[in-house]
Amino acid sequence: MQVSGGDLQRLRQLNSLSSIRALREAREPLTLTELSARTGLSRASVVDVVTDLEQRGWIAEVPPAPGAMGRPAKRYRFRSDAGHVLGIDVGVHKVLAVITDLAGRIVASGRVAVDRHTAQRERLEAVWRAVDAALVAAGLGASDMWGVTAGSTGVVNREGLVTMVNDLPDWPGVDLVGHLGQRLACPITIENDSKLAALAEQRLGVAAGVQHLVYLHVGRRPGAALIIDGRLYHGFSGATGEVGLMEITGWSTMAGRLESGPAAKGAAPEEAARQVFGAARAGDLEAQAAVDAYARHLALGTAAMVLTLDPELVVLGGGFSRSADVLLPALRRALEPHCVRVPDIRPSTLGEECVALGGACLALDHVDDRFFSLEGSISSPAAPQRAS
Amino acid sequence: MQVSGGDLQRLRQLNSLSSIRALREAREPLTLTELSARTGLSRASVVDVVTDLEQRGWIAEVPPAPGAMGRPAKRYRFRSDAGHVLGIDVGVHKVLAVITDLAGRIVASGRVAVDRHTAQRERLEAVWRAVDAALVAAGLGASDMWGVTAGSTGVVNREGLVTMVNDLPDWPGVDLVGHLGQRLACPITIENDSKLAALAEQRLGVAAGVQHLVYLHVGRRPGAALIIDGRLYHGFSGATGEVGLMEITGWSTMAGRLESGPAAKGAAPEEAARQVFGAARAGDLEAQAAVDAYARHLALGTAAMVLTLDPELVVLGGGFSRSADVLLPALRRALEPHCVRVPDIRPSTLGEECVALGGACLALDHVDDRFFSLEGSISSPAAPQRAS
DNA sequence: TCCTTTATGAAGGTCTCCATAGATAGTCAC
DNA sequence: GTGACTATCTATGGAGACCTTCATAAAGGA
Repeated sequence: MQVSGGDLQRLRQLNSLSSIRALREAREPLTLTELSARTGLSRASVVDVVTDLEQRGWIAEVPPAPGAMGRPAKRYRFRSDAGHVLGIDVGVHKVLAVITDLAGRIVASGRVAVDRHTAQRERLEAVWRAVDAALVAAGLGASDMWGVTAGSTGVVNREGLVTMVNDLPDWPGVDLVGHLGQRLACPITIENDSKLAALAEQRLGVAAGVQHLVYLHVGRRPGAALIIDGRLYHGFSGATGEVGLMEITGWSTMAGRLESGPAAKGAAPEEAARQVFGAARAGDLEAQAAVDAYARHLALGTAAMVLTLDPELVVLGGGFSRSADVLLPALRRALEPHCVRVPDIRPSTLGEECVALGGACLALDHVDDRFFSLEGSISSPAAPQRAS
Repeated sequence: MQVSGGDLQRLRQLNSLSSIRALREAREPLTLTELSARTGLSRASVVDVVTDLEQRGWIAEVPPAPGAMGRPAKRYRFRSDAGHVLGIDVGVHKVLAVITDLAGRIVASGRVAVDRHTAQRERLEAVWRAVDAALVAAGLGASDMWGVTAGSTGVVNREGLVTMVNDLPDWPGVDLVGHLGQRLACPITIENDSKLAALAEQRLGVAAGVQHLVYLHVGRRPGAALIIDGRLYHGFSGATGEVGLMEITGWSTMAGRLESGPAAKGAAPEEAARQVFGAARAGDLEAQAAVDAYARHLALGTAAMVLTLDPELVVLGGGFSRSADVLLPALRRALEPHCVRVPDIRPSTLGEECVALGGACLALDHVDDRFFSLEGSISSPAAPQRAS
C-alpha cells in the first residue's frame, strides 16, 4: 500500500527487488523469458537487471535445461546462500541453535542440554556453546549472520526484556539482547517461545498458509499464541493469549490435577501425564475421565479465544500434543457446547525444533522487511548491522 | 511491502499517487516547493505531475497565500469533492444514511425512523428513503457514489449475508448487497454494526490512531468488535468478539437482570437501565449493587478478550455508555482481579451516527485500496463500478 | 542439410526525471 | 517611488531506464 515513487534509479531498484522476489519465490531456476513474464518487464530490461544482480552476487547462472526445442535459454537462481539467519530456542531443558539460509533451509544446528536448575549464567553460556556448535557445523562465522531471533519462556515485552516467567526463578529480567549483542552485530530479536512455535507451524508446519490461527501449547505450563492476518500478534505489551490467567479457566491447576490424580498411579510428574494419556488410550475409564476433565478446562480458555478471534484453525502443540490422538477428540467434544463453529483442530507436525525454527523464520521476516523497504540502492549481499 | 516496479509510466503513476497522498494528508493547500519536499521529487518533476493531475481533475489550484517574501507560490489542494461515499446504518430503531466526501467530511445525511416490529420489506424501503434524502441534501445522484457500506445487526459473513440476528426475526438471510445493488452500481459492503462503530471510534472518535482496541457495545444486547493492527478484524467467518455466547459469562442475561431487578422499580424495559444507572449515581445502594453485578458479568467476557488480545484500549459504546460515569469505574474494578494490566477504558465520543460514519470510513478505505493499488494508469476521477 | 523454434544482442526511440540558469512577482527598507 | 532582496516560476539540455524491432545464434527434428 505504501506508495513510494522516486527517480529512475528508484525504478530500477524496484524492478531489481521484484526480480529477486520472483526468483526466490519460484524456488527453481528461471529463464529470462520466464522472469520477464513474472515481473512484467520487457526482455531487454530483464537482461539489464539480471546482469547487474549477477555481478553484485544476488543471483547466479545455472546450466541450461537440456531437451527443449530451440536455442537453450540461460537460467538464473536466487543465491539463498548469500546470507544466513540464526534461530535460538533458549528452553528449560535445552538450548537449540538453528542456522538457515535465506530460503529458510536448515544448514546446521547445535544443541546443549540444560535443566530447570541451571542458573542464568550457565544457561547463557550454554547459548554460546549451542550457537558456536551451529556456526562450526555451518562453516560460518558470527559476522555471517544477518539476523538472530531467540525464543524464551515468559512474556517478552516490546523492549525484548523477559518478564513473568514461571519455571525459572532467576530468568525474569534477563537481558538476552545484550548478551547476544556481545558477539553478534546483526539485528537481534527476543520472542516468546510459544509465539515462535506458532510462527513455525504457520510457515513450515501443519498450519502452512493459514491466516488466522490459535496455537495452544498444552503441557505442564499451558500457554497460547496467536497468528492474525498471517503475522505474529503481540498486542500492546506482548502479553497475548494469556487467557489462562483467569482463575475460572482452571489452566493453572489442570495439568497438576491430571498428573496427580489416581489415574497417574503415582508416576513421577514428568511421566505422569504420558501415563494417563496412555491409559486413556488403552481404555482405562478413570484415565479417560481425567483426560476429559483436563479437556474441559482447556476448552474453557480455548473457547474464550476462539469466540473472540474466530480463527480458521487451532494447532495443538507442546508436550501433551504427542498424545493428541486422545486429547484432541476430547478437546473437540468439550468445545462444542461453547462455540458456534468449532474450528479445525490439528496437532503440530514440527518436532522439538519448532521454537528455533520459528526464530529463524522471524529473523528472515525482519531481513525481508529491511530489504524490501530499502531506501538506498541495491548493493552486494552483506549482513545488516544493528543501529545501536 | 508489495514490490511493484514497471516502466516509466508506472513510475509516473507512483509519483502521482504519492503527490495525491501528500496533498490529501496535508489537509491544507501545499506549494510546489512543499510538495517537492514531501514527495522527494525534484521541483521540475512536481510541476509536471501537478499539471497533469490538475488537468485530470484530481487537484485544484487555490489563490496564493499573501504576506510572504518572494514571488507568491502557487498552491494546490486535493479535490476531496471529486467523489463521495455512502455509509448506512440499518438499525433496529432507525435507518441513517451519511454521505461524506473523499476526505471523510460529512456532506449530508438522511434519517428514517423504524422500530423492532418493522418488517424486512418496509425496513428495506426505509433504507432507500434515507439514502434518497441524503442524496437530495447533498445534491448528488446515486451514480456519484464511489462506495457504499451498510451496517446491520447480527453476524455478517464473508459473502455479506446476515446471520444470527437476535432482535429482528425476519432479518437473517436478508440480501442487503442485492437490495442496494438495484440502484447503486458502485462496490457495496455489508458489515456488522458494532464493527463499524469501532472503526468510527478508531478513525474519528476517542480511539483515534489506536492500533489495538476492543470495542464493547454495552446495551440490551451486548456485543464486541475488535480492531487489530489498525484494521477491522473479521476472523475466518465474521463471528469475532462473540465471547458473550459462553454461558459462563452471563452476557445473555445480565442486561435483563439489570432491568428487571428491584432497583429498576418496575420501569419499562427501555427505560429501566437508565433508571438503575441514575439511582446508582445518586447513591442508591441497591442500584449500585445491581450495576456492580452487571459489571462483574461484563468483566468476565471483557477479561477473556483483553487477556487474549492485550489491547491498548477498551472503548465503551452502545446505549449504556451514556451512563459511563457509573458503569466505567465499576467495570474497571471488576476487571482488576482478572487482568495483569487493565487497559485504558474510555467511553465512546461519537453519538448515534457512529455506525453510519464507520460505514463511510470503511467505504473510503475500500476506495483507497483500489486507488492506491491501481494497475492501470491514473485517469480522471470517476465512480468505480462493481465487477459482477 | 534445411527448417523450425527459441533465445540472444544491438540499435533506435520514448519517456521521465534532474540540474541549471535566467525571468518574474512579490515584500521590505529608504 | 525606487532599488534591494527573496522565493518562485519557466525553459533548456542532458542522463538514465525502459520499450520495440530486427538481425543473429544455437539447438532439435524432418
